Amino acid sequence: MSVTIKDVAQRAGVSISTVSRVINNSKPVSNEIRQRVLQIIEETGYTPNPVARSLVMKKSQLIGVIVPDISNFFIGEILNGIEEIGKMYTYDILLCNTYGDLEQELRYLKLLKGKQVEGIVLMTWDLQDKLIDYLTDCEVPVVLINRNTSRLDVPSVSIDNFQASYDMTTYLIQNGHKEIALIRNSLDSNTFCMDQYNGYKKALEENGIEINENLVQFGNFKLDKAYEIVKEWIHSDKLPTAIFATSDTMAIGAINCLLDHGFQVPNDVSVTGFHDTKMASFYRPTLTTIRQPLYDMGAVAIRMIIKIINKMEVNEKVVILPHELVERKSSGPAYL
Amino acid sequence: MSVTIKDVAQRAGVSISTVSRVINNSKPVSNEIRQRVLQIIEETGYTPNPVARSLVMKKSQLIGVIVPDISNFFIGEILNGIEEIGKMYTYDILLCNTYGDLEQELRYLKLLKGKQVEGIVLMTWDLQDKLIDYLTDCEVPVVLINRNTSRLDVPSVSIDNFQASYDMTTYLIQNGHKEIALIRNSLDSNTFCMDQYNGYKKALEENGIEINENLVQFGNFKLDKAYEIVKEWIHSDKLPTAIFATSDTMAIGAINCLLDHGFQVPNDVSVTGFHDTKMASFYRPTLTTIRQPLYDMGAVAIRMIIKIINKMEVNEKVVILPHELVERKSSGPAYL
DNA sequence: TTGAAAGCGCTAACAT
DNA sequence: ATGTTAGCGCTTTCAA
Repeated sequence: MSVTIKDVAQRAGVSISTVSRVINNSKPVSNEIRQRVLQIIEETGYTPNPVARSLVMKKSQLIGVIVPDISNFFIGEILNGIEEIGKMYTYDILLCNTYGDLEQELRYLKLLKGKQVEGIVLMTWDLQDKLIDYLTDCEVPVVLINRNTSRLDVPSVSIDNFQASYDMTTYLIQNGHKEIALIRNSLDSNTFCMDQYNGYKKALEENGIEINENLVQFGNFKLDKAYEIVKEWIHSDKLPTAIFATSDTMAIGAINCLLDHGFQVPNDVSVTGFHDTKMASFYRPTLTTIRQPLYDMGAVAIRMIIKIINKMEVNEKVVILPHELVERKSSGPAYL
Repeated sequence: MSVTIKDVAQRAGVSISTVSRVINNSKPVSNEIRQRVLQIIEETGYTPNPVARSLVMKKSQLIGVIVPDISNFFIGEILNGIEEIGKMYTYDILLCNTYGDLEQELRYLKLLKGKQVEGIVLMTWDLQDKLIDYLTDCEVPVVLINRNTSRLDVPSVSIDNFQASYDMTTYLIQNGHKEIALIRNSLDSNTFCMDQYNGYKKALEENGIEINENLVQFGNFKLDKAYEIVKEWIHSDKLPTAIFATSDTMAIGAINCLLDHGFQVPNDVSVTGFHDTKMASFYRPTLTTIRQPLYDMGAVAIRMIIKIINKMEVNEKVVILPHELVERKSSGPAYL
């Protein structure tokens, strides 16, 4: 049996409320008594039971984090930010992995509420309508990372995906590319994927390049899928001079396929990614990509949730963090 | 205010004990009443408050997981296993990131105990004595992943690092290599790093190859460190024909350095890794490495903790999972 | 089969 | 400044 507030009170010859006061510094306690209590606490190694505390205060000091894949490079770095800043404010992280499955997401959302978490940070590949419906009347505050939707007044943190995509496409155009493929993700209009597509489109339009829908494919964040897409282009002899994949993993899939088929990157084809995960600099050729402040995204999200929990003022509910085009070795001038 | 057991009891016209009985199936309840209660629960959307339950049952259904780096490829995959199997047994994961810092590890160990977790899964780069001391009289059950020590009777799950290292070294020898470098990690004799070194040594000895201590360096799991080590060999003209790095990340660091200096892999130098993270097959050349069943290691560890928590019999406290040498494109015959 | 009541460890009125 | 007491929402004896 571990030692309780009662034991401490008894041994110190005071009431439990006094002990409570000294551990919480909630009300004045005479110095003499405070010292005695502190001493006993020290001696016994007493630590307050947070479960009991949660029960009465209705505060669990727990924040739920729902992610689609812990082992994803991109997500891992965000989690670092969430975890570190959370701990800094004495919140703990309850981690849930959904594999991107909507049913799981819904299940965990309920489960976390049941667990009395005070807030939830939600990441999902695909912000589906059913999820939005649920979020709409969810009493627990939720912050989305890298998703937002006009359908919903939920706080979120992300980068300007439209602009980033526009920047990357423009960069490729400036390098002389005219056939620029896009390997994008979900069709889901609630997410940034659409923004990315629109940024791509705008850059092409501004430069008088017509969109070739055959060069716009859905990769679903998967390396293998991107590989297959490129293979298909190669086999049908429709290989573009540049491929812009909206994740580093897909970009690597694309490059691997090109390499395996005897093409050179960037000499034959330029390939660019998105995210700037560690992979982007580990891999050879190093990847030209869009740097997202991953750690910061996690940090900002959790900070926002904590502010909301504590009813502090939140200046902007939709936070846009800066991005940056990082030019490395996987892209270059178009072969003319 | 959310609905409590009291509300349900009232609306069903029964006592709270009866409600408790139906939700827990703990004692017989007449069918009629059971139905009525179930109905009310359905109507009200009542879910039991796990915090209150924890308080009386002294079971939090929480398992603490302490890791040195969430965003590490290796760890992410293990976490997937921990999370999924944990959830399967209705346990939740409280995640703590230490950046490998001993003080943090100690801090979190205490914090988790305070949070009433029922068990802890601990991963650390370096199993230091101070940590072992602490674990020795820690009332909460702990399972180590990929570490164990004779100093301590703590359950653990890992692979046979000695054998794996022996296998890899032998493989390289069989490919005609005689100058085989080892990029290893900590000196810490409590961890597998020593086993790896010993496996390497034994393979060399068995084949009558003398150890060249200059070719045994400490990389500390870091890509950059491995890069520097190889650079040093190149500059001092002591490049071996094979490099065995005890992590994929370090192997990639080594290859990157070789590539950057105009060497070919595996034509000039063979490089092999350890872990078989996703990186190993993403990267080009694909890495010859030791496959560890990462997901399974997490799964087994959490299963073990749950068994211990529930006082079930645990057959073996030190679980050794099978490994496998995966031959890919980063290694080949020695240049003769 | 059901209900009343005690108590898990704590906080926060309220009373002194 | 300190103590008494009533809960927080639940499980679990004990009695009926």
